[in-house]
Amino acid sequence: MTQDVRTIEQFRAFERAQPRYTDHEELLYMLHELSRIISVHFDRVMARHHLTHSQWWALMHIFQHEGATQSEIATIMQLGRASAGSVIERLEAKGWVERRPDPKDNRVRRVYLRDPAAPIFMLMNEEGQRVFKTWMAGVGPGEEASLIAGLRRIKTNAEAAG
Amino acid sequence: MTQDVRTIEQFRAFERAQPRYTDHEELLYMLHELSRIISVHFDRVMARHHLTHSQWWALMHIFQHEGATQSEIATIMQLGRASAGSVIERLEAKGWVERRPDPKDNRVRRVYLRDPAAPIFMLMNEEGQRVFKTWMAGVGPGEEASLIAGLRRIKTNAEAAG
DNA sequence: CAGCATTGATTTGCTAGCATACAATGGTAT
DNA sequence: ATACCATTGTATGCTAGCAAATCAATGCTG
Repeated sequence: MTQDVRTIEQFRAFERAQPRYTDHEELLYMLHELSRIISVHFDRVMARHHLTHSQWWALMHIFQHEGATQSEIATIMQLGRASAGSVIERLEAKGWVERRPDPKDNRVRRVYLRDPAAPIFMLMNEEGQRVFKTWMAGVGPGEEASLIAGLRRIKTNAEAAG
Repeated sequence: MTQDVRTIEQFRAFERAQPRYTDHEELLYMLHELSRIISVHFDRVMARHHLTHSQWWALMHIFQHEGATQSEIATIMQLGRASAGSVIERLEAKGWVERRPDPKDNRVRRVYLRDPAAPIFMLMNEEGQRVFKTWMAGVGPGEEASLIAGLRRIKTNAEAAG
């Protein structure tokens, strides 16, 4: 079935002889890099406020679903429960968030924002708009829409494939 | 200058009163998610061969730049030296790669592939093609090119902004 | 209502990234 | 030559993911 290739040199020959998928590769590569550029940028900008990009994302989602359980937040953020839990724990340590027990179910802890987070949200808001303007410069609305559509299709395909 | 917002409720009001950037947000959100979907997929598929997506990337780059120093590989992969070093170290522990001292400069260690990696490259090749076909289903070549162009523009903007 | 399955959250152990700091080596300018 | 600076690789400490196991509380079912 699969060709027997035992040395790196053999693989180099094999690889040279087959058609390339350079565009596909380039697209994946770009996604990979862009994603890290985004992370690093937000990490750097917000470092002085002791906020990471991950905590930024978490705060945004908590803002939109205040009172949700940790598991719900994990689902919404497409994270494992453990990962979500530890981000929330750090946010709580910083006094931006609090976990309150659910009165009806002693297993769950619901997450609420605390007022000390308000200035952080102002900062995120400002920086978010600044970033949008800078990064999207020269990308027209139609172009942006088709970008989103294309990415969503890939995402759907990937999710469907399991 | 910046409005004084001291409570979450005040921020909610402030946020409601301003124009939204839902498309921009959606695009960033999508990039974030897609990137993790990619990582998780490759991690899962290759887990049985004890290969992570990060190691996959590293092997690809080493393949294309055999004999490079660790710093060079870090630069190519847009990684910090430390991160690149630890990935390479793991690859070496698995016997897929070896680090040889440079005869002229005792500081540098150059990275070479070892033959036991050959079957891994075959697997990566197969799985890569399978993934490309699945994920890009229904995305025409023109569409793909404009996706790449759009992402590249955003990447350039982001890099230019520092 | 007793036993078992399910669910929420946490713990542990691994990989991976960043930033920073450091030792050793190499290069350069005086 | 030697004193200073740059570069390479590594070490350390932090955040962040995943997976798998665990614990407690709840829900379901016979």
